[in-house]
Amino acid sequence: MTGQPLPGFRDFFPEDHSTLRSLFSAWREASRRSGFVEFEGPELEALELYTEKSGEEIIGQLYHFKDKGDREVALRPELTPTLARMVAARHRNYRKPIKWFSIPRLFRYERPQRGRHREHYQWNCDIVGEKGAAADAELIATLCLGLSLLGLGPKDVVVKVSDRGWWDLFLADQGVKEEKRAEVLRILDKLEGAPTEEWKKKLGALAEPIGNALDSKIALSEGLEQVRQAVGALGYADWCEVDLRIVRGLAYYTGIVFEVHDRAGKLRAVAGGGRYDHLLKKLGGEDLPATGFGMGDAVLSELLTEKKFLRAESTPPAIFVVAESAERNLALQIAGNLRRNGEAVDYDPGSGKWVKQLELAEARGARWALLVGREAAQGKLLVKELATRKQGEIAFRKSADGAISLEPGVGDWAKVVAS
RNA sequence: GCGGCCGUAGUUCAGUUGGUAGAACUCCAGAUUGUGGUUCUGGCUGUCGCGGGUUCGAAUCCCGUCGGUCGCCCCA
Repeated sequence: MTGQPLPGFRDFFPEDHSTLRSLFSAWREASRRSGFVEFEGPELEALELYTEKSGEEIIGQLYHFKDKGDREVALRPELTPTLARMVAARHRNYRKPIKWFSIPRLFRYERPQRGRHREHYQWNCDIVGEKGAAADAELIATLCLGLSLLGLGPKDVVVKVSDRGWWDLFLADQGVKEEKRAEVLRILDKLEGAPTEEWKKKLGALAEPIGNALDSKIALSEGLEQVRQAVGALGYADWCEVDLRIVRGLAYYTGIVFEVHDRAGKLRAVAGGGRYDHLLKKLGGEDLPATGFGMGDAVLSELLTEKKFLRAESTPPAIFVVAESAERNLALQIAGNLRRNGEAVDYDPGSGKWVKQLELAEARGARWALLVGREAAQGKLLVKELATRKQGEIAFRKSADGAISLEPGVGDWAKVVAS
């Protein structure tokens, strides 16, 4: 069997693509309403843009190769390095805070599995140049708005918020050296539930103090408190929970971090993000505080499918022109005119019979069929509403310049058909 | 990188203890060349994922490989 996509890559047939578009619409709308502006960068970047940040070991997970100019290049696995590059190049042209969003297609060379392919689309929102936790709250609110536009609510998902800064202080207090803290957090990221023997094995003496810290609800850091207030005021208090165990795998996060999970806890994280205040400088740019999140299409689609919230964004033609073969030329003229006037118009380009043309009109999902037949000799056309099977008569007139006007116009066809 | 399950027409699948392939739907063409969601008729397509092995003979058994899927590792 030929014609399969490469492993981990997906074909989007029109019906699949329309559901993808409905995700994009929600993402764009939430971004727009929240004051983010869209940007885009190259899909292909220099390999070193990624190894600089994460070291050589990331190469194994990258889709990389040598181009014809002998450059080591990689398909972008994430957008942040590109964002950092672009911000570094022109951030003086933009008043802070910078609020940018993008919907990049990202790539990873990894084993495909549920909710995870070698390619996916990811909604990214970032705020650069604002170090206060209010910026983190703003991102969380934008994220929630996006999810709500897709029909999801606090009953379906939960935003788990944590604070890496708090962990830094806590671990320092426990005498954990700076270079060992990331490792402890990584272990923590894997553990679930209450302290167990497994905790002790992996965390040693830290198991008990960490367990106690997780239990106490009063341990809210200043940052978490600010986020709680701002997110509450923005209207998303019931979407969020403090969960200190969320620490995110990546080493570069510095402050507030968060993840979105389905309430049932069956799927991978739907979205994740947090503050990365030193990353831009590390990538060779300006020392600007930054925070952001990413939400992939794969897990989100699974969740929406499960909830039956997935909607297709279909765009059928409004009008399908059906023509008798003798009137074909006139039909084309009418179609062209309607299109220039802003209508979505389709017709059967083959030499289809009357019946076939009507069938195609139906299959295309058009609302109206405009029948161009023998009545045309008297300056008349028939308009048919396909769903109701009702039809009426309208008139057309050709002017000297070739323009064709219909009487009544498309907006009033419903009346013609009803009478 | 490791393990479980799977791989048959465009699609969803059936194929009985191994005897060289079927259904439904879709699509295309028709049912006295102007009215479509029903009905009827006819038609198209498969190297049964690929390669090798066992056998007189394999879609069916064995091995390998590629791909899919689920999980582990890892992470966005």
